[in-house]
Amino acid sequence: MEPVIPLASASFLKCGQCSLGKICLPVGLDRDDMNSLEEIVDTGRVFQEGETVYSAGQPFEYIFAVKSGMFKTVLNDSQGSEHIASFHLPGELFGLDAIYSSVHGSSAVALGTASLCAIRYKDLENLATKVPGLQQHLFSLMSKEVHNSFTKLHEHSVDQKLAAFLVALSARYKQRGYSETRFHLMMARRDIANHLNMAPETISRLFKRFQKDALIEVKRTDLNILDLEALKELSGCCGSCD
Amino acid sequence: MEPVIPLASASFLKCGQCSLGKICLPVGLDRDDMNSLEEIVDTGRVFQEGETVYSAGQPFEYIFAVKSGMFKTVLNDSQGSEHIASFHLPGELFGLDAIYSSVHGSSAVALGTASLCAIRYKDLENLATKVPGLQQHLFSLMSKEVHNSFTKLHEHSVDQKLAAFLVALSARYKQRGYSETRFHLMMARRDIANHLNMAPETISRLFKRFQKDALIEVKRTDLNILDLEALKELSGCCGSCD
DNA sequence: CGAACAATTGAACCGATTCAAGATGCGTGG
DNA sequence: CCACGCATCTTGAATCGGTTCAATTGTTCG
Repeated sequence: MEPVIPLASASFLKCGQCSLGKICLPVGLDRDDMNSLEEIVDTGRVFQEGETVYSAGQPFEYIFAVKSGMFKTVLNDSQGSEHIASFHLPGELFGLDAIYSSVHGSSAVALGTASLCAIRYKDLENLATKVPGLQQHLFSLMSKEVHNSFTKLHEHSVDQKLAAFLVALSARYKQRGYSETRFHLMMARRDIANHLNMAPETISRLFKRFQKDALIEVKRTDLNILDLEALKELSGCCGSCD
Repeated sequence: MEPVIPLASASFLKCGQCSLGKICLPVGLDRDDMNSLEEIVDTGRVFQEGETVYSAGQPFEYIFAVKSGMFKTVLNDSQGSEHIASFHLPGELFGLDAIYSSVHGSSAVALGTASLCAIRYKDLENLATKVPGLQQHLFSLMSKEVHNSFTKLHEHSVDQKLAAFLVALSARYKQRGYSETRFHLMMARRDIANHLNMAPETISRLFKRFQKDALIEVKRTDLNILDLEALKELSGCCGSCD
């Protein structure tokens, strides 16, 4: 008898919208699986601007898949200053950085109205032993995250950092089926600056220059990439800038 | 009948010397497992200064565990400049950043004479489905790597970066049973500089200042940490600076 | 409409790099 | 064992990129 593979059938997860979607589809599923899945995946919690999903220091129990809107994960250092580790787009998973520890090292906060699925990590882990494809997929996801972090650590000038940030966002939107050249930035300038370790003023000046050079068009939070290739070039794309 | 758990018994891996050691010990093992393990773990390849383990672009097949000496993984960007993504100490695993892709995105090079174990990734993956503890352990390892990268991206001043680098090295040596205050840096100043995105001259000046402030003693490649707490403070240790 | 906040712009400043020597260590061969 | 030569490391002075500070404009919302 085949093991039950509940994750495959969640209404959200099965349709390929999230990072688990790819793996969920091929495994084969039926109606009966639905119920067991509902126990693992808690669909549909909605957050308002600034609401926290979890805070640093809280016990780690769930990982999260973004359904709509955007979330950010924030690190606090010993001096009390905050740093935005990453932004999370619809379909992406977050919270994986806490697996190694029993508590969260970062906090997750909604940028504007946003919703997510919560997945009990222990259940996901168990499931991954039964569904090899899921295990592979999770390894792959984390591996990619490690690789991305490595390339970010190499970035040098502010031009390069901002270009790489925009290129990466573009690629992520594209992967989820959105336009790769037109999207909303969602986050404030200050947040972008914080994330990239720059002054907000610098972001402003760079956006202006990028516009002058006909690389992009930005109006408030709307971004239109005019020359993606040039941006990639600027970012010094480390071989695989997907 | 219990599944065979070969990884548990490799002479190197089983003794807790490497990142897999922790997980290998508890799973329970016997003599018969030894043989199957030998097929997965290719023990004992020795490299000389500058020799490459793998290069960017080569197909990904193995992950590696350092037995002795030190290795570095190097990224090449589109302009042909190199960046050292990380250094790998005895007992540590590397190559996990290539899992998501079919080819290596980085190269691995020996710093001085060094040796390693090669582990066929596909085999490790298979094994992980049979040994839940191994799967957990791998998730945990990668999770920690993600988290570490996040904290590194936050570092601001050169003081902070170098302090954090030394503190991290100290912690890693400690974890492997070496002294946490006295160790060889192995790598050249230029390599440290490259890794931290700084000029070699800056490293020199910082070492001098750290010595003046009685934080460390450095003579060539020998490091003696005099005030680890102060260094941690300087690094702005993000909560868990183990 | 006005208050509060976010983004932009300009000018002064500072940290880190760069460039150019000089010192130190290290292996080689006399 | 010392002298030579190369490579690495150190040190100082000039420069540059990005930040900081301060003031202005723009945007959102009660």
